[in-house]
Amino acid sequence: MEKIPKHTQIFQYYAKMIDSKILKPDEKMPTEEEIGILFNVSRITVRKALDSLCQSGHIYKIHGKGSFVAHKKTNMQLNHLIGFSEEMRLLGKSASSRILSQELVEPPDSVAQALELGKGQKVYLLVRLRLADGNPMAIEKAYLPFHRFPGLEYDAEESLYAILSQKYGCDIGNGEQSIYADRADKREAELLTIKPFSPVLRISRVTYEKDGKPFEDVFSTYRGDQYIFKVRLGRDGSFVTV
Amino acid sequence: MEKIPKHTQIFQYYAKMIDSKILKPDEKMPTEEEIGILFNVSRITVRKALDSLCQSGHIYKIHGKGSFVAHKKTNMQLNHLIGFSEEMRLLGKSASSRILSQELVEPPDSVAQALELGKGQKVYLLVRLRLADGNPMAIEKAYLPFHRFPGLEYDAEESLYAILSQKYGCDIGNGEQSIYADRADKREAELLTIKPFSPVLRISRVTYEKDGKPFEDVFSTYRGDQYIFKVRLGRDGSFVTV
DNA sequence: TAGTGGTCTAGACCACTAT
DNA sequence: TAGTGGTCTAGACCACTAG
Repeated sequence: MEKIPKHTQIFQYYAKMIDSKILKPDEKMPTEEEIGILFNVSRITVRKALDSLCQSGHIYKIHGKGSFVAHKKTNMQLNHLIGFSEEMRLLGKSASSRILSQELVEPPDSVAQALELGKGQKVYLLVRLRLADGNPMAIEKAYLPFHRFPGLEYDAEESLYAILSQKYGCDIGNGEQSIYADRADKREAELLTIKPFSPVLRISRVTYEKDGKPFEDVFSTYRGDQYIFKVRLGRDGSFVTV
Repeated sequence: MEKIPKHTQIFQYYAKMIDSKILKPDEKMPTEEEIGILFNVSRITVRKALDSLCQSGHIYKIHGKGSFVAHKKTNMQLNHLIGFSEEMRLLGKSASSRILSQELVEPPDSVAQALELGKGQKVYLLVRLRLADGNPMAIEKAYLPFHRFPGLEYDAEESLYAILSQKYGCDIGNGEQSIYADRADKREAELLTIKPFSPVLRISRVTYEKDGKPFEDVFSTYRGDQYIFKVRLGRDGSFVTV
C-alpha cells in the first residue's frame, strides 16, 4: 500500500477532471475553502495542490476572483523528462531499438566535463537506432559513467532507464537540454532512411540524479520531418512565482 | 516602494549567492530552521523559498539529509518565456529588427483556432527579420488578434511585448512551444544570408495572458548554425513533486 | 462590503538518513 | 538516537476584484 500525500491526491483528482474535459476551459474551480471542505483538508494543503495544477498548466488563478480551468491546446505532459520508449508510448506508438554499438571508451573532454569525471575514468557508450512503429526515428548516443554503473549491459529489450533505476538505484532528477537544427551526414541519413543532408533535430542532454550528480550525457539526432519537440514556458523566474 | 514577499526575498538572496558561486556545488545549505532564524520567518515560508530554488535548478534536496547547491551547467534562466530582444540581451548581444511587412489579414484556420477567434475576426500580422549584433538570426511571423490590440502599430524600435504590456495591459502568462528542424526555402535563405536548403529551427508558439486567453501565435525560423534552444526538464508530473 | 486568493505564523507528527 | 526534510493543521491578516 502506497502512501499518497493529500495534496497529490487533490492534484490528481482535478488533473484527471480537466484532462478528461469534465471541467471545461474557463470554468471556475471551487474556492480554496470549498475544496478544503470537500477533501477535509486545510487550506494550505489545497493551495499546494492548486499550485501544482497551475504549474502543470491545468488551471490559472486571478487574485481576488478565483481559479479557472486553463485553455490547454496540448493534452501532453510537457517539460517532462522521459526516455524515448516512454515518449513513444504516450504518443501511441510502439518503440523499439537496434543496438548499433556498445563499448567502454575514454570519454571526449566535453563529456568528461559534463559528467564530472576524473582523469582516466571510462564511460560506457551505447549507440542505438530508435524506431517508432518500426520506422527509424532517431539515433541516440548515450555516455554513462562506468564507475556509477559497473557491469552495465544492455539487451535492447528493456528501457535503459528501467535498468538504471532497478539495478543501480539511479533516481532520475532533472535534465538540461540543448536543441538545434542541423543536416544529417551520409551515415545518419542511411540509418534514418532519409536523403543525405536532410534536416535533423540535434538534442543533447545532461541528466542528473536526484542528488544532483550527472549520470548521462546523451546526443540524439531526430528526423526533422517526423519529430516535434514541445515545451511549456512561463513568465517570471522559471515558474518561481505562480 | 514595492512590497516583495519574504519567500521571494529569501529565494533571491540564495539564487544570487549560488549564481555568483559564493555557494559552491554540493555545498550544504543551512537547515530550514536555521534559515528561518536568519531571516526571522516561519519554516513554511522558508520551504516556499527552497521549493522555488529547487524548481529553478539552484538546489536539490535529499530527504533526511538536507538541501545542497546543484551542479548547474548553464547559468541561463531556462524555461523562461521572453521575447527575442530580451533573450539576446541576456546572451550579451544587441538585438534589432527589420520590419518585412505589417498588415491586417484574415487569419489562416489554424491561427484562428489557436487564438480562439470568431468568424470574420481579423489579425494583425507582423513579419520581422531579427538581428543579433547586426547579423540576421531569425524570421518571425507574429499573428495578434486585432480586437484585443486595436490600433496597434509597431515601429521597430521598441520590444513588441513592451508595447502590448504598456499600451494594452497585456499580462503575459505562459506559452506552449513546438520545435522542429526543417530546411530554409529560397526567400528565407536570402533573408538569413545562408545557403538555400540550409537547416533551420522552426519554432511555433501560442502565448497566453495570465487570464488564460491566447494573445499571440508566432512562427519563427532560426538559423540552425546560430541558434541553440535550451530547456530544463523535470521528472514526475512536470515538476509537481519537488 | 463581501468574496477570494496571497502571505505568514506556531506548532505537531511522520519518514528518511546517519551514527 | 538525533538531525532534517515532508506533510498537515487552525487561524490570522493583507491585497485584489466585484457589486
